[in-house]
Amino acid sequence: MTPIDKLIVHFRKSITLTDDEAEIVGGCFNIVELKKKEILLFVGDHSSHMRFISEGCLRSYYMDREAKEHIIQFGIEDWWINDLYSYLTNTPSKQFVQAIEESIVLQIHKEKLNELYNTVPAIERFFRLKFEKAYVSLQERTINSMSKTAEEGYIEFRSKYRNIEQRVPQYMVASYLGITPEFLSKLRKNTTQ
Amino acid sequence: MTPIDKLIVHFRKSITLTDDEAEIVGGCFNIVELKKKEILLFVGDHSSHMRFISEGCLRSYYMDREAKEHIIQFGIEDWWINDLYSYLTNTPSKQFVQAIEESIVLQIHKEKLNELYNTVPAIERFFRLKFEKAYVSLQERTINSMSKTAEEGYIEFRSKYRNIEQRVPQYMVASYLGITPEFLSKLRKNTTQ
DNA sequence: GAAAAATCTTAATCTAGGTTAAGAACGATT
DNA sequence: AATCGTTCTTAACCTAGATTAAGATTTTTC
Repeated sequence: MTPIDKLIVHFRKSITLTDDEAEIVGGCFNIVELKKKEILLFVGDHSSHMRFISEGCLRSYYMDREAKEHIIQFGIEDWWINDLYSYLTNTPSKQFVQAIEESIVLQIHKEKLNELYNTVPAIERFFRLKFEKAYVSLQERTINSMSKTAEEGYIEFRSKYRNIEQRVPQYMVASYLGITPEFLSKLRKNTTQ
Repeated sequence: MTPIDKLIVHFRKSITLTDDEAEIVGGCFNIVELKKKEILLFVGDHSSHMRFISEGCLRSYYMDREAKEHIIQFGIEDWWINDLYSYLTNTPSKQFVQAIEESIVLQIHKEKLNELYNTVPAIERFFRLKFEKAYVSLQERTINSMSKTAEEGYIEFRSKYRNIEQRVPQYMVASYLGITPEFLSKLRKNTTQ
């Protein structure tokens, strides 16, 4: 199955596309191949694409004033990854998007996507639903970080993203949880076994 | 200007509606009047409406296991307020939505809104844009709470929501910022003057 | 307008998680 | 298989913000 085929299958999980529409849609995306550690989006760039992960594993993260990295999101096959904030507000990105493993990403330019909203209305529905889901999972994260202890957050992360936990280094999990690697290590001593 | 007129003006700030469409849209919303402290949405309810604040000030919040309140969002005239999570996932609400002042809210049932998406497509666009913005501001909050100290968060809150800060009690600001009222009080001694 | 309720402040003490530093374990590369 | 990178762990000490408790101030209610 080609990366484009995967994308169409992905779309068809939540919307209906005729074969003609699928062809149009598929033709709007470009393929990007990334080596491990390669950066797809730099801080300061305008994030003007929506990006679908066809293969591999990536992360988006920003650096605070003390140059510490904070991971916003991990993404694996069949997920979307981006600095949505930059994309939606047309401002320079404050995040990096980087491949953690060798990866294949499909991306569509914002202008092209806005045209697609008109030519293939189901795509507008897809992205409305997508932004709804993005909102939901971001809210879950926000509430967690407001009311859960680091240990509770870690336990939840493990049960929710066991597949990701096994693919990324521990210090990235710590960064995602908003704690130091040292403290995560301490937690694991109590939690594991 | 009636509450419905305000709503139409609000829609027309980001999308185009013919007068006929405006009439259809306006007819889909119900008016709810709330007294101070009255609760519009209870934990456990299904949040099956989108809610537009025509007048007043409300908050959405949840209670953690220790019965402490955490404010997710404030809302004033011309904003939308809801437990979006419950609305979007069709799960029982984990949040309360409560009037902080006497308020007027316009709400539309989810089923009716889904019909509207078909009869007045501009409305689907409006809500796609709305969810994008909701995502953006939630992400701003999440990043803030991950990387800013309480003091920095407070300073940002003041400059961004000065109008809200003046309408709600301080302990609610503390709850929104994720700190105790006592600590906010301490911060204010350093910050204010 | 007095009493009750709600909100805000101060101060002493406590704790979850951070910082620093050092070494151990694991992987890549030669 | 030795070297250099990267990742993980341990332990001593530190700090932002929580907790507890009490009183002060403001707002609401009768």
